[in-house]
Amino acid sequence: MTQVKKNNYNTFSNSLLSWYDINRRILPWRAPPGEISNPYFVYLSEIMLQQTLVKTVIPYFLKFVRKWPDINALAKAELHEINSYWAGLGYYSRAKNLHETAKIISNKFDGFLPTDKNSLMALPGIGEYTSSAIMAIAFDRKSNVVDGNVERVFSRFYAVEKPIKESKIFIKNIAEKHLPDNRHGDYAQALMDLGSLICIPKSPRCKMCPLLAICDVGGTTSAKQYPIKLPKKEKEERYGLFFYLQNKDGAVLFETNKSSGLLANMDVLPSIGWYEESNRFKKSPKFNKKKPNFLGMKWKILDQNLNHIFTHFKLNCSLAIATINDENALVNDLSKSSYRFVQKTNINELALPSLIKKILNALKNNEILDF
DNA sequence: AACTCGGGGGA
DNA sequence: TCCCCAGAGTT
Repeated sequence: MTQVKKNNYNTFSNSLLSWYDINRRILPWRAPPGEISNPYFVYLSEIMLQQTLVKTVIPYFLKFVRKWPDINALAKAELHEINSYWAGLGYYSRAKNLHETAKIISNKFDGFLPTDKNSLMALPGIGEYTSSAIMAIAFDRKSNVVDGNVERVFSRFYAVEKPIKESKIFIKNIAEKHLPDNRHGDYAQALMDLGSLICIPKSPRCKMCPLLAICDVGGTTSAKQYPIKLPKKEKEERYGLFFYLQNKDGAVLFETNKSSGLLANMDVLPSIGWYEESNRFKKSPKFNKKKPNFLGMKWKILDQNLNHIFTHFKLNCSLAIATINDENALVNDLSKSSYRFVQKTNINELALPSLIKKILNALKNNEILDF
């Protein structure tokens, strides 16, 4: 990589801020030019934006602030209701940590976010990046805000020849040197807007970039190859069998996941564990695809399968359906778990991850079931 | 240091 | 189809 450019730090930040003044995105949590940020909006948005696109977050953010206009309101909510609003956004530990932190801020800090980085870092769900972002955006404090966008921008600006994993420290030190001495919040957001609008992952729009003249790779065909990519791991496949049981009133059996692991605290259809093809019969006696052993019911196995992609594996879902007339026969099974029948009109109040929504929707479209 | 934890936008 | 997104917590 090239030597750090000397005396270009002011050129960098001035060019970036001038560009931002004209091209800044209008976002529901972002204060208009010259106005003070709402720290609750900044905090809530930063949690939602962790590994999540702005476009995806906007409707969730609007739903949340309409339902819980301030942090004290959020602190008083039930976790399950927060999860039902969060459903579909993913990384559900964020919702739990959001609630925990809201309660701490409401009860111990009189409803005000701490204004120092270390106190913010001590709160559940707030780490290195998010604490820095809140310091800069909510409190306009000088703060090195480095996310995936910023890493991409600097990896191109300095033609960093190593993958992010190996160059993280270098890039963070570089970013630190570029920080201006004023407009800290605007600068942090300008860098991210640049990464989102101009210095985008696949086909960077170098011709429109305010930093084109001083960027190491700006305008070249090699710009898009930065940051250097690592070879990807192959995604494994797992198999699951989900049970859709209606009682005589048409209510559907759901359970609530335990508070750790995948889809923690979310409402799901009962299923066996999810196993690799070769292990599913050995590991779960329930998983006999022709005659699954679950709640002692006779199940109809649907021909239609359905795939769902998680970060680390692909889940192949089979579906089993049944109707029960006398659910009292299940009382012993149901009392030992979080199983419960839910009326169809109340299903929309559940905290359903996208996987389960997808399954319910497929069943509905199958028109086998009386929705 | 490596792994876990969702879901979807966009090309 | 594949990449990657305003990352944090756990092991």
